[in-house]
Amino acid sequence: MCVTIRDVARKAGVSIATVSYIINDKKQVTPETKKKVLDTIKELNYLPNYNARGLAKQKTNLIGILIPYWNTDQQTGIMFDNPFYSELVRGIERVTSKNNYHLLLVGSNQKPEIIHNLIVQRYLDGLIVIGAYSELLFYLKKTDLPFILVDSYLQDDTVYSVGIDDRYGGYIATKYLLESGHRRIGLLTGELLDNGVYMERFKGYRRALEEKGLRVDDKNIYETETSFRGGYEGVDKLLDQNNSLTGIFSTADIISVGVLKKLKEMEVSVPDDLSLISFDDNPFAEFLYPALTTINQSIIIKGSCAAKLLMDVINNKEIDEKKIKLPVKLIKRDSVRRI
Amino acid sequence: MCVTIRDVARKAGVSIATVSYIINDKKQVTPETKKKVLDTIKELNYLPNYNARGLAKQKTNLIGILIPYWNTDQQTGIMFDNPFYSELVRGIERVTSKNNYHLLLVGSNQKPEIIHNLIVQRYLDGLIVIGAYSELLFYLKKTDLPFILVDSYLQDDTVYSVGIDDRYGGYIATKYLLESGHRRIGLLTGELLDNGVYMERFKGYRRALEEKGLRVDDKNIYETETSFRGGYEGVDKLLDQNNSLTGIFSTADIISVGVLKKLKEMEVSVPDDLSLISFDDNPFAEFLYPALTTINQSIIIKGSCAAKLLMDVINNKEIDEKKIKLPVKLIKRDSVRRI
DNA sequence: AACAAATATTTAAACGTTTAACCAAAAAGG
DNA sequence: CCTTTTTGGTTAAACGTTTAAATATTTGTT
Repeated sequence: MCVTIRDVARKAGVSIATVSYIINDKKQVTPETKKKVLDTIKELNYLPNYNARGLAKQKTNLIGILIPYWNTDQQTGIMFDNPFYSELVRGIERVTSKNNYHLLLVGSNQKPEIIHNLIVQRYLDGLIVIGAYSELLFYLKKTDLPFILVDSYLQDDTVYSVGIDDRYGGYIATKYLLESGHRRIGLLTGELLDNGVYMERFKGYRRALEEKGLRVDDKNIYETETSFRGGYEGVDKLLDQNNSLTGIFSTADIISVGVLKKLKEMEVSVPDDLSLISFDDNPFAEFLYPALTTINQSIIIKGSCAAKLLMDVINNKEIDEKKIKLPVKLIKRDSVRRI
Repeated sequence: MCVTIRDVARKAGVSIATVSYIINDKKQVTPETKKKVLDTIKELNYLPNYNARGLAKQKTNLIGILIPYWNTDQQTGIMFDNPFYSELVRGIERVTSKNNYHLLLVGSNQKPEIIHNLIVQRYLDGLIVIGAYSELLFYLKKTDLPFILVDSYLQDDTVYSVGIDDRYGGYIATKYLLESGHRRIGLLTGELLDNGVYMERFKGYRRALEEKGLRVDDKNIYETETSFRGGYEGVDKLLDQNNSLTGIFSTADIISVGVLKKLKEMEVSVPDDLSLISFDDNPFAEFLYPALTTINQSIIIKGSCAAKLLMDVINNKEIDEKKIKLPVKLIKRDSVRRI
């Protein structure tokens, strides 16, 4: 049905091995045969079949992306941190497509068993894992498959990973609030898991406070769902715990959206009555009212870094840094007031 | 390296053909051999290799998703209608994974040539195309590959597609504004392409007006980029064209975010000074302030419908409707005022 | 000119499946 | 009890590549 290497060989009057060597640039051939073959390839519009190639080479040029779907709202099926993942994928795609790799998409909340099946059945060349959980990591490490962890703080130095400096981000966010004169600073955060980004951001918050000689107070902290709703409902609870707060560090822009909405309903003005600093600098952060003062991270760069790293690992390149930490910076907009 | 069908056959004491027939459920075998083979499969943890299978069967259980990246901001690389696509993919994944298909992700703004390569090199079983352009459609039709168009109004009845009733959505949105007493209704819309959803929404807008005996006035319409910024800058321009508007129909929630922000800066209150109705009912629509009155579409269902349809086409099932139009409904929230 | 060395090309096996065609044994028909 | 049919299983070719090993051709050396 499709044109095969055999067709090319026949038409060019050479053996299929020659054609193969030429397209893989593996052995010397006389310039004339090379030209002849290349011409017929073009003429017949020949494209090597990846299935066959994968079989023969044990290399498929296929890499898997594991994306967590667990943040999906169970009732509505709506994903929360949505924009985040798409951008990440986009960043990944940008470099993989340049290197002739294709992307296979899978939900990473699947059991390791499912992931395992995928890997062996499809002969993946590598994996980019977003939001790994320890059981999955445990499995992957037994494998000899190259993989990159994105945004994971699973304690394992033997493993490649890329992320941002969440702790420093939390630190400068809180510090900015402190420098603006705030002392009673609340933390509205996503789930504080041991290996999660929110824990790191919290640690930054804590450090900033402690540097100022302030103590972290439990009643200034509320843990909520990383979602619009989580922010909407959470800020209420947080304020219940301590209504003398003058500033809030919300550890995700997504949360901040809900916060802003609730505060408007409560007629507390941001930043006049209450300052809000956020994290992520999602595309919409600038377009909220007030525009969010927030910690910027480039998700797309995170994606492309991860992909680049994976390509290097696959190609056995020398890697100088197993763990890449991308920088983070404070974006001052309108949601924080000096007092 | 991996365990193959040969290993299973040897251990079970049968030929590889028998094993193959059993796992494909293709021929009668005695219950005992079946059990014996199935047991060894489990014991050895055998999983058939999709590359080899794809080669032999000319069927890969791989389907491609073409996602448009053209809405990406050229400077920042940030995607606009982001949340939208992720949800769509999620909906697709939900059904394909159940049917043992895997998803290959590609940018659909690629030239048909790239898509072509992908199809023949990977032997895809089918394609879900989001935001097709006519050149691509032209190419795909020459192919005998099953494909489903999502959100496309390319005029072609021979082709499978799923979308929502954009025109009706535009109609009820506008009608609601009319029923609320508005007469000077602006349209702030994404690019009005012949085959695009925004054109359809516009047609709904027009019909509603005409039913009321009102004429569409060019100075009430402004075409802008489908993005936060597009809304932010667009609403200004629209109001410049006609500052006596009492209501605006913004054809995408994404646009509305920017609109809301700009209006707040201009100190025009929504809905007191100006009513706003929107389209999409993105997850955040409810959490803006004011909460958006908008036209709801279930993107995740759109995705799963497309996938289901594709599965049916691939399996040569009888299809009664080539074009699926999902319903749309008005969600009344706080951004429209009766006058 | 003869031989060795280097270079260019081909042959054939392998990758892990599926499946048409074939065969043996058991069941059914007369 | 012999022949036909059915059932259960095997053999071997095919899918489209790669690649080690073998072979043929050219180039270089003496």
